[in-house]
Amino acid sequence: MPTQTEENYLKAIFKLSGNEKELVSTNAIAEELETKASSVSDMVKKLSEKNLINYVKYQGVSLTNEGRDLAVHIIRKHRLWEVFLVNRLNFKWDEVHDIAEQLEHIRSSELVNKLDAFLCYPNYDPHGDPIPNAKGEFPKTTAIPLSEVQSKSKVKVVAVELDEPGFLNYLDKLNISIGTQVEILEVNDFDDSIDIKIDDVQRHISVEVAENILISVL
Amino acid sequence: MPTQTEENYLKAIFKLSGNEKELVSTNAIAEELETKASSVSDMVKKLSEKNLINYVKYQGVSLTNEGRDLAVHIIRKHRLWEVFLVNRLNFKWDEVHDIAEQLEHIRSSELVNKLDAFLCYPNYDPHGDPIPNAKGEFPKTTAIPLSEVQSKSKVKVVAVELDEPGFLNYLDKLNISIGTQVEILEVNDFDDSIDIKIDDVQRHISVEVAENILISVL
DNA sequence: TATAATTTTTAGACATGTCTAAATTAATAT
DNA sequence: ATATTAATTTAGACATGTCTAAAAATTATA
Ligand SMILES: [Mn+2]
Ligand SMILES: [Mn+2]
Ligand SMILES: [Mn+2]
Ligand SMILES: [Mn+2]
Repeated sequence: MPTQTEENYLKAIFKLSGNEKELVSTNAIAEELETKASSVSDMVKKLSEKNLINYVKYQGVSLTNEGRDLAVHIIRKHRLWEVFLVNRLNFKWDEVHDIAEQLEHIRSSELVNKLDAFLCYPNYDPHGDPIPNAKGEFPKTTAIPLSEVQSKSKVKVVAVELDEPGFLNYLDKLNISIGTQVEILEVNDFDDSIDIKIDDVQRHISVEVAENILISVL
Repeated sequence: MPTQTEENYLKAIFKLSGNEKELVSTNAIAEELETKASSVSDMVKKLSEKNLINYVKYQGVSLTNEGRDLAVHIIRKHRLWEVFLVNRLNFKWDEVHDIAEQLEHIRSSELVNKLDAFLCYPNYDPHGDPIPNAKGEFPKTTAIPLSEVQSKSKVKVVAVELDEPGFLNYLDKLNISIGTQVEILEVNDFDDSIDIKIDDVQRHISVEVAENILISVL
């Protein structure tokens, strides 16, 4: 059984290794977990001894199948609890991440699966992130960042890449939520900012915001 | 903020000090938490420095108002989660204690209160134990152990004193649950065992079982 | 009241996870 | 290729919570 700390390391490595399963650097993990590189070095050694990651000194780390599976199941719990908090307890989408960070470490496979059933097997969490099933399989998604969209198209917001309250509050202010239809009016070459229209209201968003909004083209 | 370990100590001390707020001994705490007396000595010193307990060396400990309040709120969370697990997720009453031991340490007063509302402000948990409200006040109960009942009376089970699966399973086998009506037929002086009748079926229970069943006389 | 038994505390050690500072290795620039 | 810079690891320390073994205080017994 990994400790809570170990689980957080596995989750961070999963997040940082992306779809192409790149090697993850010590520094990247340290930044993600807001800890020091020396602490990461220590932990990485331990996870490697437990066969949860592959680790070659100075080369970075990658998850083993077992490590990946653990990480995915923690993410599953995190996202299911977020659904519970928003859909059943009426939390707002910007209030649930920190609570889910705690709940994701509760150990009971019975509990996860019953929670999943209670929530009617949701495929996406309140931020549009895919929820792996009990086998650890993610529902397929084809979303791309809003920052990569060509000019003059109509798109639909399907997910956000950040769970931070500051960002989510800002989206609320812009009237952007999961499912919102957005018309791209113009991409400004100078700073990659975008002019958009939502419900006939024209708005302007920076590239930093656009990068963290995932959409599908309509 | 107390750590999870500190919370468990406070909860143990609350449980052991009973209604009359007796002083709790080091050994009693050690036994309750399945740890060693020397560890308790260390922790008790720390909790005392944080003003969560009153501690005089060799004399035992008692909770301060602040310590009591913390303990009560952990118990509140424990019991609310147990209600959630049984009433919403369809767990059986003998399956929820260990999961609630984990969930009780989740930190978010918003969460507790929303959960309370979601569950419609229950007064008792699945084992009949009273659930303190947000102010830390317990609903009044006048239950007494079945072992203290006089012969030839009709009583109703209102709570159980043990959360252990073994005990709860045994009660299931006896067809005893919260609300069950029991007729006391005879108390056997020799071993304090009791002959009872439930739904016209006669049964025999030991004093160990009777001590852990709380009833109110009808 | 003196002695024995029990309870509690202290001393010293260990495991986990963190840190700073120093050493080592790898990457970059001249 | 060598020097500089950056990334990573190691060494040594600290905090938390645990343990065993020994010392001290309390309680029970004679
Ligand atoms: Mn989240
Ligand atoms: Mn999310
Ligand atoms: Mn319980
Ligand atoms: Mn209970």
